[in-house]
Amino acid sequence: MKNVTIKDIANIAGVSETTVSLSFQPNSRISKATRERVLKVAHDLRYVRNSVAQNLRGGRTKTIGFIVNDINNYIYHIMSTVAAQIGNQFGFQLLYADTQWDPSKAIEVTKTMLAKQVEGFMLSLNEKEDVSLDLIRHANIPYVVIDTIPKPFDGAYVVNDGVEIGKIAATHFAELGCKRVAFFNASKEMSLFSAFTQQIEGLESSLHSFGIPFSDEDIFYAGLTVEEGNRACTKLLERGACPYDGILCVNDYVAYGVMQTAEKHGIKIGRDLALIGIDNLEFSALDRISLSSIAIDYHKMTTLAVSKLIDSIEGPKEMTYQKTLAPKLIIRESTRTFGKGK
Amino acid sequence: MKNVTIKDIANIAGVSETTVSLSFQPNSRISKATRERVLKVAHDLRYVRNSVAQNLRGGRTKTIGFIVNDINNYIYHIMSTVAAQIGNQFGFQLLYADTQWDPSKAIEVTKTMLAKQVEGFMLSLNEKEDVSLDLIRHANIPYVVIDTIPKPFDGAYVVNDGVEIGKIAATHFAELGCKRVAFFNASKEMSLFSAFTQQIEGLESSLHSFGIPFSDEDIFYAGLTVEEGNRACTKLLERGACPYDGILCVNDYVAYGVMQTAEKHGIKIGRDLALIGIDNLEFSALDRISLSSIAIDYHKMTTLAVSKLIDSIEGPKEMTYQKTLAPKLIIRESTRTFGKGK
DNA sequence: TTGAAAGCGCTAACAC
DNA sequence: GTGTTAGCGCTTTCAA
Repeated sequence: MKNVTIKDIANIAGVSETTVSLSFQPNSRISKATRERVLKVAHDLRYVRNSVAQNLRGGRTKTIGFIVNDINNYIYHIMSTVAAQIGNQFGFQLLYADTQWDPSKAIEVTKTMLAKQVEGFMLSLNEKEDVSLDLIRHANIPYVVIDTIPKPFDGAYVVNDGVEIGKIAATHFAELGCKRVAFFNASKEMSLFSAFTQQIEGLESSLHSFGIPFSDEDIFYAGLTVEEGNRACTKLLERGACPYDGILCVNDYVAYGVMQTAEKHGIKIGRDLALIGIDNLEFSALDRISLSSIAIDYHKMTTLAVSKLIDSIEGPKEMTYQKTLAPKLIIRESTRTFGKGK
Repeated sequence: MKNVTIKDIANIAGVSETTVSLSFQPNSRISKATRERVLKVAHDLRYVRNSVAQNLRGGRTKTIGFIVNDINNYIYHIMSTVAAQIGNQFGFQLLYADTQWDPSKAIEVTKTMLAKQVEGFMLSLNEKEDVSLDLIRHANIPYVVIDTIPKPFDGAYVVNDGVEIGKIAATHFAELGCKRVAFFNASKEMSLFSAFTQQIEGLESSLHSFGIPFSDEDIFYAGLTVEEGNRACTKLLERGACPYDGILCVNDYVAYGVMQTAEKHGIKIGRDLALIGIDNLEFSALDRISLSSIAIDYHKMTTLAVSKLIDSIEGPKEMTYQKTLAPKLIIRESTRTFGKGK
């Protein structure tokens, strides 16, 4: 069954295609009578506009591409839903893709999106993906990088302050009186991602300023999931008694895993071990979990990124927005009672 | 800066547009020399194919529309990521939209997707949305309904057995020796969603068969979030001592809320109250939560739906696949120890 | 092995 | 207020 087109409507209504087209546009010429007749025919035929043709003709797609490393991560779920909601308010659709941390996949999806004529990009990629950025820059399409950025970067971004995250954690550990601190990192392959290196940078320098030792030996490669947190912690504890009384985890999932495994080994979180996560997922607030976590406002981050991007698409402005959001420590039972009432 | 087109390449390479176009198609005529020359020019110009034009001409978009009620729900996150992954394997892109449980919004997004020439639909909508289905059927595009369906329904679907969920829960409550059972439902507005009514149907009939009373009074309208679970439970407990020793919640989030609030009121989960969730989120498996839950295999559900849909799009087959998946009870501490060692 | 021409469905400039 | 014409970028006959 062929699609109903503007031509079919024109034939039946006895007008030209132009008249039909214009009838769909609110404030165009076209007498009331004609418009009503056309609209009636269109409705009877259950006509739906072919926006592929419309886009080709008009040169606009009202589409934004959103590329992330790993769509499975819960924070990208937050980002994508927020982006979709804000985007829709301005009539934009979002196209998602993830790269699975693979640069060649990143290039591929970037090309696909460019081919689909997206009008803007939101990117959360790692450092190795300059090629994607080059493609986008060459196409002269506005883009904004979110969540994390390569060190020297002159494009638009909305990110959180990774170094500050490390500092906040270090300061909290110091105040609690921790003697030895570990960092449970992402997997070795993805640990070059600047978000992670920045956190380590802040943690290390700040711990040192408090006289607490910290070196590469205190970094453990876990991953980004509960299961990986479990495994990394098991590996550590199998070596003997836990030498650490403070652990910062790369995200809350990993912290849940550490919490679980540590408790299986008789270590009481909040008394024997001060545990801090990053991201402040809603589950961390549950009384039974009560994980101290460093909150990143992904909602605000995404809102800012999308709205500035749309400004730039719609307006004549260059996309130059740069914003670094401040992380915030949320103290809960996993650290609050540390050192008290042993 | 204008986009590079096939024409630009043709001019520079000194060939026709046809030759350029064919050069991009693997097994076409075109001599090796010509093709290489064209490809070189294309690369130098960083040409990217305009797939809007390609789609218009070729009539294919390789796109699937995915419409759900509420994209914020974690299960839709699972479904969308799985759908995207499987789809991509077959070269399909996914377009997402949510309706916020609003039928008029559903019609709107359906039209937008039809306009974008999607080649298939995956839908998780409520009963009121016949209009969306009508539009899709009229356009003669294959579709599959997932997660839940209107009672009499002759289209393709992959769903879980809602009635069975209620029965499984009832049976478990009966075996535990529960005397009085409640159901924490979604909000009143969305409670017509057949997934929920089916669960109640199964729960009620099965409880009755075990001689356990259950009526409309035992249904509490909560919602789908932890916070709403908290609120509904608080409301119940403020009326006096909890009359229930078994509670089934519409999903795990709500169960987390009930767990939390009940414990604040001194009710010990697993001893005083048998608590069951639905969905079996990964967090329910954490030792600290250990929530018994009825698992729905969303991964399998989505995989089946997408792959059958793509079969139907690519092949000449009608889309008629119908599958009901069996839910499965996962027993954890929130029920395992009930009635023992008070 | 290559090119010319037509057309996918729509909109906008221009004429009437 | 309405119609004619051209063309967005691409692919596919058909002819050379």
